[in-house]
Amino acid sequence: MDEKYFAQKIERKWQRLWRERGTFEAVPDETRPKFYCLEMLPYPSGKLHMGHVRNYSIGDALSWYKRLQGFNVLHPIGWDSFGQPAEQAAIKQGVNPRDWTEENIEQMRGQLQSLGISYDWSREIAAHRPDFYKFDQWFFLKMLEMGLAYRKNSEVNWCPHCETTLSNEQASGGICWRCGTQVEKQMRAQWFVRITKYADELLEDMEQIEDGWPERVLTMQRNWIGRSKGAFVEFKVKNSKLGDKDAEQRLKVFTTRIDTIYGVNSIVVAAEHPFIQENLDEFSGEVQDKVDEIIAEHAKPKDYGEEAEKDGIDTGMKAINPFSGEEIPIWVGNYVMMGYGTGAVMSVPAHDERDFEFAQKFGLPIRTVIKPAGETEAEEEPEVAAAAFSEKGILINSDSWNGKHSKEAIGAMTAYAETNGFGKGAVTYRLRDWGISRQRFWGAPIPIIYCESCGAVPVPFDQLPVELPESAPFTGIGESPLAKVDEFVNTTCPKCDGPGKRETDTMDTFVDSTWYYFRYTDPKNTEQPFDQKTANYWLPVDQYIGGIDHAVMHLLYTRFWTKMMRDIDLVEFDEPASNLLTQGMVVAESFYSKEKESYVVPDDVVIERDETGKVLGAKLKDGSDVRVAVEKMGKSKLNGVDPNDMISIYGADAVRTFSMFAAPVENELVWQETGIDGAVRFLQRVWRFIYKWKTENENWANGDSRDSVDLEFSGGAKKLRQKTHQTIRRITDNFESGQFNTPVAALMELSNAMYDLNVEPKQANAGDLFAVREACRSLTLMLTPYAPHVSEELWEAITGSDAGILESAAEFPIADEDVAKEDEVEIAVQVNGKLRARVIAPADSDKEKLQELAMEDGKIQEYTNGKEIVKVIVVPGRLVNLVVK
RNA sequence: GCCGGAGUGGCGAAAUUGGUAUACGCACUAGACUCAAAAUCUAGCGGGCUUUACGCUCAUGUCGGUUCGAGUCCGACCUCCGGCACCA
Repeated sequence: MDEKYFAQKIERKWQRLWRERGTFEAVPDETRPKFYCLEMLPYPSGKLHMGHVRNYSIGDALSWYKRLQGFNVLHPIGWDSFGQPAEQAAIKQGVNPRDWTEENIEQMRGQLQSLGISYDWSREIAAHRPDFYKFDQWFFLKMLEMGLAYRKNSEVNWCPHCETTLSNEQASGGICWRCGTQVEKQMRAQWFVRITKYADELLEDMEQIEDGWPERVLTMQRNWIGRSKGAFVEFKVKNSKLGDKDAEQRLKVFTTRIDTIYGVNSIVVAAEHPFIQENLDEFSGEVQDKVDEIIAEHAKPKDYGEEAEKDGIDTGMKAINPFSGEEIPIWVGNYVMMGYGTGAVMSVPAHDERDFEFAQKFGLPIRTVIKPAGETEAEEEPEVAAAAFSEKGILINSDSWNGKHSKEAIGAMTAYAETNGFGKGAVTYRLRDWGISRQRFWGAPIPIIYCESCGAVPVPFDQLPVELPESAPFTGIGESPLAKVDEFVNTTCPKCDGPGKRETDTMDTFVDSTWYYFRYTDPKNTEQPFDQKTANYWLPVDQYIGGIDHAVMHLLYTRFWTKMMRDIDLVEFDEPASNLLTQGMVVAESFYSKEKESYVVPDDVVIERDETGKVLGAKLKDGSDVRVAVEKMGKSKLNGVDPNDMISIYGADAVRTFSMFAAPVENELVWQETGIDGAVRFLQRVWRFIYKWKTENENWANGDSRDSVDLEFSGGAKKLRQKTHQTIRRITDNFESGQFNTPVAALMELSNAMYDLNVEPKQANAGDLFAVREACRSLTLMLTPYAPHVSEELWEAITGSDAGILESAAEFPIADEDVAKEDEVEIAVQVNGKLRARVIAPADSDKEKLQELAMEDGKIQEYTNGKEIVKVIVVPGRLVNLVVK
């Protein structure tokens, strides 16, 4: 141990020792409990950003904590290395996507290693390597066998100028990002995966994980799946023009509120609905024009929140309400989507907001058929309702159903409709099947061969992987680069040996991320995605950590994939991760100067804010305007501070400690460098303290040989021991509940308490030395999850050996409650809920004693004098509240 | 627009889950040490008021409610953030 803490030196030393010793390599071991700690794998953009640092620091802290508690920890890492940026780099810079990706991985691996994250690097995987994506293809073929993969037509964004498909991001604002041309939608045959088959199970199995997953994530997933129970109801179509065909035509709607059917004023149908298309000739020219207009409107890509005003037109046709026999108009409406339900809705303006808006705009009748359950006598009903009442309630204006509650009526009316053959109870979902086809090069090729005579033929398992060609023409124009590589496209049909063409679409990168962490358990397997036995040892994941932005899609896809793998007997469980920690985004306040055409550093910017702190504008110190934005790190080219610089200035330990101390992990964190000095100072304070005792106290080396039982402790030493054990208790609680910021504060308090002892090492008696060594040992071990390099070095100073913390079987300290116990506590005394005094009481005082002490207090007597004490509330250990009149 | 979340000092935040609001740290101020600076150490640090006190009072986005007691629970609103199926 040197006198001065020099981060870079000890970080290099311990990173080397860990590597040489294989400290973090995981081996299955049935004698110890296992712990699989997983962080979402990064896209290899080439540069780590603070969001990564935060994510991996959290996972590393937990891994260390669990190791110190004796768990057999698996902590792996890999690369989500397929995706658009590599292909864009190929288009823009002419590089090979593979080389570009490998270089980026090289760099980021170096950065993660310089952070000292305790990964088992022997298990590293990368999605773009054939040994991995072979099994993406393997899974696709399995799902084809299971009937879970299928092909259907679906829309893509299409740029007519570039003649290429665009992702939503590339088509944002409805214009092509390259050429600015208006983007269109185009139909295309694409491969889908039947996630909807698991919709119910995905909902039901939330029970298994509700203790370990954040409620908000489960809620979002529940809403995303959007299971709704309701009924299909058929309305007969009556149309004078169609004459005899009247009786034949029926329009099917889906409703969750069949109880409101007496309030239906019209049927509103999507413009794309077959009913409209088949009857188009029967409608007036005006209706035909409106239908075309709505279809054209729907074909334009829209940004979120860009809601079209309600529009529609009366087709002139009529439908019959099967309950009331009432004749109602059939409308075409732009707010009815063909893709959800049946593409037709029964419009009940009194009880649905969208219908209400529609009816108001076109002056359609609004009839109330549900009244709030609480209301006794219907008061004077307003002529025109001001808003839709969409709650459940009591039926009115509904013939024989009047007086029933919605809940009861829904069942009864559905049964009635079923009996009479015009309806059926049903469940629908918002969830749609997952389209996995992408018209891109840099992804796993979909293993299908198209043959003139045999159709779409799966590539036989023994011919996997279908490898990507070395290169392809990357122009950004026209069809996917892969489709332009003749050697790839042209092949023979596995069935008939005739000429065949390969599928040139590749898979969505979400496919890789559904199962990558299963692969970590057995990353070198060439025959199967992974060995079942090994996977069943390590999995499910004990703690999954990643951004809240993945709350729905990735986490829902991977839950689905797990169930699919269970169904082919690859794994024995239903849910992939028992605990989930969603970390908040790390964002950077960014400042863009138009004049300089570049981002500028915050130090040069003067921000004007109003009295609420809202940013009004910002100027550079020279007076020129700058644009201020808070940007999600990693999303734009702007990644704020570079972790590399931070590590070389402050050291990995300080960067990691501060990134966790700065905010609770689920909070969004606006990254600011100010404050990191505090973390450095803290580490230095601990360092100096231990160095001083180690070098100045002659008994330091054999301080552990004494037992505390026969030692005399001074008041100060006793206090320090108390603080040490209180800190252990507090930090253990925090870690167990997933709090990573407060333990740092607790460690700082403990180090402050160590200095408060204020005993010179040379003058220390045996009790002082014991208390100090106990504090140092505990602090060092509890600091390891945050600052492992410093901790290893301090541990060496304490034990006199560089064997390493884990190698010397050190364990996370356990609090001794007797030592931690306080003798006296401060009790707040309130009068009528207002704090009026504080009294010191023995820690074990009972309620009577506390009340007595409170009433004895002079100030309290002042406040209660001459008043009647109505009630006394005593919370032992906390407060006494006297209610007086 | 729909779904989900957040809002506490100048700043990041804490609050034993309904019980002493502002722990810990940053920034700042003053002092010690120093020729000086840095580093380090000591003290102060939400607003207002006055009789400067172990004083009063206001304060956890805004307004209202429940309670002996609300940052925490309930209702409404405002602002910001995440996701919305081809960004990963």
